[in-house]
Amino acid sequence: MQGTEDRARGYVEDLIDQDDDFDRWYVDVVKSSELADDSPVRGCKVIRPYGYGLWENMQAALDRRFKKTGVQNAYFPLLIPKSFMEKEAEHVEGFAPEVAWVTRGGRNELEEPLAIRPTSEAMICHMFGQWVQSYRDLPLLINQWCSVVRWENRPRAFLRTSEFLWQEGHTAHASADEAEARALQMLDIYRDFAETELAIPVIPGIKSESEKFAGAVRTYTIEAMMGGKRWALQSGTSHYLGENFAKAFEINFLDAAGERRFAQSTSWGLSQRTIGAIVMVHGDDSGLKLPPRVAPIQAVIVPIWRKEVERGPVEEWVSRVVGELDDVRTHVDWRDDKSPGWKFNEWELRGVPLRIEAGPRDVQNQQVVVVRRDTREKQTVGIGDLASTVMELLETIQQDMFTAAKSFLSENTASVTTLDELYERASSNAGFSLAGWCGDATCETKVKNDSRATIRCLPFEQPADKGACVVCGKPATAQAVFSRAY
RNA sequence: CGGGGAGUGGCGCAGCCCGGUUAGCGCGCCGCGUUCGGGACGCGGAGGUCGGAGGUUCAAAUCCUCUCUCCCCGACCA
Repeated sequence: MQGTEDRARGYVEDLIDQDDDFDRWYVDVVKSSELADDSPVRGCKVIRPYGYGLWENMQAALDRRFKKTGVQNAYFPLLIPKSFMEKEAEHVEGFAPEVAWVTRGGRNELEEPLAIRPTSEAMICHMFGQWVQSYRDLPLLINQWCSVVRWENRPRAFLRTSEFLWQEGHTAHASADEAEARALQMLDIYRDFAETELAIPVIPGIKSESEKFAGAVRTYTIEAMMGGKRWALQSGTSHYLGENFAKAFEINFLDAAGERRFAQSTSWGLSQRTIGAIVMVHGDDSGLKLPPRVAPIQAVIVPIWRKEVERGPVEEWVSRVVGELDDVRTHVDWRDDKSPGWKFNEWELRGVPLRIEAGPRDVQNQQVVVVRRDTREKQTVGIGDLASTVMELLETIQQDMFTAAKSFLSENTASVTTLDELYERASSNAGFSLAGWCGDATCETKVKNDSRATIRCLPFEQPADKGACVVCGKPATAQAVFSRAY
């Protein structure tokens, strides 16, 4: 530790260092930055305004992308009849352990229990069945923003909570090719969203049979590497469901040739857990570091004044500064019971990308001091250049954060050819391991049991020579990303 | 769901083993004054019944039982 030096540079005092205890750091930073707080209900957290503001910006960026591809938003009931949940065999089995049930309504025991949705395939596919008669009714492209409940045994803020916010998209198509293409299209939207808006590089790929969604034919995923322990976080999934749900919920139609056929469906979801990814990918010992594009506050303005007589001119100057920054999400910290130094540290903890200091000196020189959160680099900027400089800086920070995260991902990813290497990397939290896999679940399970590392995905990008299975030595059908995961 | 740790003013903790004065400390909070360009200081002040319920006892933060919540490890899990 370099306590004294760090303090002089403005590090947050009461936050544990990432290297000392990453899990503790995560819990502390989520709480002290006011993203979220504990609630009295086991496994449920409160998302505070700062965290919710972040989510709203993420929502907006995703929603825009969905709508560009013709998807419309709708809303379906929270409660799903038990018999509906049971229509798709694999689906019930997969979700049974984590479904919460409503068995009473008012004073009466219900005849049929209602599931609190853990996901809405059952409800939405049923409705699709009502709406689809002809190939002319297809495709059906629907998304809903909502919360779902999964009875989690081991909660973690944002990453795994009993109730969580997400979006779930559901589509129905006339052909398998079109449905498959839609599933891939939505995964690519997630990839683009993560990389462009969140500055989080991801590995897109396909899940192994054992890791795929209950009821899906194929599950596609984007996997990101968290800081600290370098574990993986599944950050968005898209499923090609084939005819499985269409058969269970009778989504059928007459095609142009007059033949009755089942629809092909997809579903895809991204949840608030990506907020956890932002925290863990970008955060440092001083706290959060939010990507400018989704940061609730992009530039915080800290006015500085000593004597009351100085306050007037500073106030005027600050309103001029704010006026220049019309296109930037700003906040002015007028609190007069905190010293500037205290404020600097707090806004760093909360991850605001830019800090703008405006004091008597600046009024005098018609300038402000602009400081980057990511590099702590300071510069004085004249009022005339302020707007353009701030816009440029925000973009630069966004890019630099992405570049840094990308280097971290590649520096901590390595190809391995032996089980010893794989296990050594898993046990030492070395990051992702790329290794050949024969496709056999036995080999996958062995690695999981021995090392706790799982196959996160089979990346779309595959080398020409896939090598041999790291477990059994047979020819590999693909290179797989092995890692422990949150 | 199994194992471990923890719950004491808003936050962080001490006290608990070996029950016994008005339950302490630091930070924060409120008031006044001096301060303010990297976590300022002085003086004054408010605030807790010890997670909850039950029990033992003349007496419980402290001992016993049950229970709730949080954190970690595991099982389980898009």
